[in-house]
Amino acid sequence: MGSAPTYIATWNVNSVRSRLQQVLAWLGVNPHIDLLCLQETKVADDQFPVTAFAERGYWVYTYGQKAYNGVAMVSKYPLEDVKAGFSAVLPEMAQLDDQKRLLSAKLHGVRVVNLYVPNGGAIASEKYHYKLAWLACLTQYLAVLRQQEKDILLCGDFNVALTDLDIHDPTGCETSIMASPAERTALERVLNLGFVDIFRQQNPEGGHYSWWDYRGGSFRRNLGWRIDYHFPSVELAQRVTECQIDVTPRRHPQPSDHAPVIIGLANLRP
DNA sequence: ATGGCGAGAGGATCTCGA
Repeated sequence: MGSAPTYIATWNVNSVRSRLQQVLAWLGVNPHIDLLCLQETKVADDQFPVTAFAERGYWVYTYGQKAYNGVAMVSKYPLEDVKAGFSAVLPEMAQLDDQKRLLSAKLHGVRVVNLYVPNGGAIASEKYHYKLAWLACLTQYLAVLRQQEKDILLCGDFNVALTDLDIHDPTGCETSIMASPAERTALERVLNLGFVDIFRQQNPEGGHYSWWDYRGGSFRRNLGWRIDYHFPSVELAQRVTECQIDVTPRRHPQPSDHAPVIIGLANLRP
């Protein structure tokens, strides 16, 4: 009876131009992916390789800048109600849009929020405080969206390992960037608005990661962190058919240091 | 305590990421 699930992926590609052939190849072997949310595109919008995707039938939505940051959405279908940056919802937060890290749009009735949370540098540094302020602003942003829409998918590179299970070796991680208590609390406040860590719900055991340092053979030894997530709203979580990390591209030569994460959503509006 | 690897900018060797 029901139509096929809608498949949405999130992938920090660490430069879309450097990774272009790998991203196209991955879409080629994963033709079921309806929407791919990209982070760290590292390119201004007028330099984004739109044609390469358009030639393959995808619509492309970009929100980027030169050299740093940048997010984009690559979709089989036209997206609706595209909102770029915090200021589309919170005009008073326009200063946090200097760094292009947030792009949201609707597909098949679902509001997809694609984000790239700041790295944070060192604990207590200026960048660290920027990260916490950014996450606090995200909480405000989502509180507004939550009043407007029930079916929201929050996805991207969050640069926070929610629990010790998300780190290959959590020893001393409370003083480490991406795992400090303040970062975890800031992300928990987001989830407490009514979002679900669906991958962890389906995989209560550790050992599953989405990022591995380029250095020291981390991937070969599976010394990773899980920092890339799909967080469906509690209402949408009922319709999740699967959530998987695809480590295949991380094995390729010159890979991104992140792996894509895929979610399936059943019974969406066509 | 530090660097380790990789990308971008710019044209040698920085900054940044996580």
